[in-house]
Amino acid sequence: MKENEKKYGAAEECPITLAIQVIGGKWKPIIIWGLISGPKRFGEIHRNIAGMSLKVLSRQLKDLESDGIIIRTSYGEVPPRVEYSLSGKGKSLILIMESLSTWSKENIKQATA
Amino acid sequence: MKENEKKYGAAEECPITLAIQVIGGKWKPIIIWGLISGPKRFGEIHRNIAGMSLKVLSRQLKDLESDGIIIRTSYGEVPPRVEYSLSGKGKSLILIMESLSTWSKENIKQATA
DNA sequence: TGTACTACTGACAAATAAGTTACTTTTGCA
DNA sequence: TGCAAAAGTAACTTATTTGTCAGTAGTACA
Repeated sequence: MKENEKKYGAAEECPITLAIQVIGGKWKPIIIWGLISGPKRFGEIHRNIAGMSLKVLSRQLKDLESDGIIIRTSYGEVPPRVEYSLSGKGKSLILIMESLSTWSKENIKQATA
Repeated sequence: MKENEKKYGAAEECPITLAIQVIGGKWKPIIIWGLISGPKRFGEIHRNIAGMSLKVLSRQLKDLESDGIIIRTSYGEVPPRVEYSLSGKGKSLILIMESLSTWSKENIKQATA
């Protein structure tokens, strides 16, 4: 079967859908964006993002880590200190996210406050 | 307040999150992708995408239309004939979607069948 | 002994998204 | 008379995501 004769395929096979599963979700882009400037601690990320609960942050960090986008570093201290940073794979997303952001600002009317 | 001093902001203000709301969703990328080659009829889109229900297609087309990504053209015939095509805004997404697709193929292990 | 610090986790509820099945509309054709 | 075509919609059910609230662990300090 030649490439251009294929059906577009089911959602599970669509690379774009897969990518959006990884970087999509209500808070993930904001989390990634915040890590561009360097590693951050859990509480620091939480404080920087208004309205996101601890539970959700914890979950999304875990997802991002298991997808290889971010790296979790735990220093065995007490009280605990854990830092999150972008992996190479995560950094490779920055350009795409920037174009997505530009496109969005040009084409989507942001909600007015 | 200077740009780089801002908090990353709530999800509703994040341009990337907004963009993903528009092109995300289980089937939207596939729908958009399928329209790149030209206008398609409702039933044609449905037949081309395995596993997506009519209901969901109908809803996503409506969303994409109201976000200005696609254009719905109804020819007043019986039986009905309706065509969907990419708008300028929709076409402006193609490059971004291609880079997302490339990134995905390079960085996400696709589910093995 | 009691409280603070930090980074979580568990049980559960609420909100969204996706999926299923049956039904509608209008006109031509057998 | 009654079915076929095409493009949907209505009423639900199910699944997935988010969000809430309380609780845990280990050490320092008053």
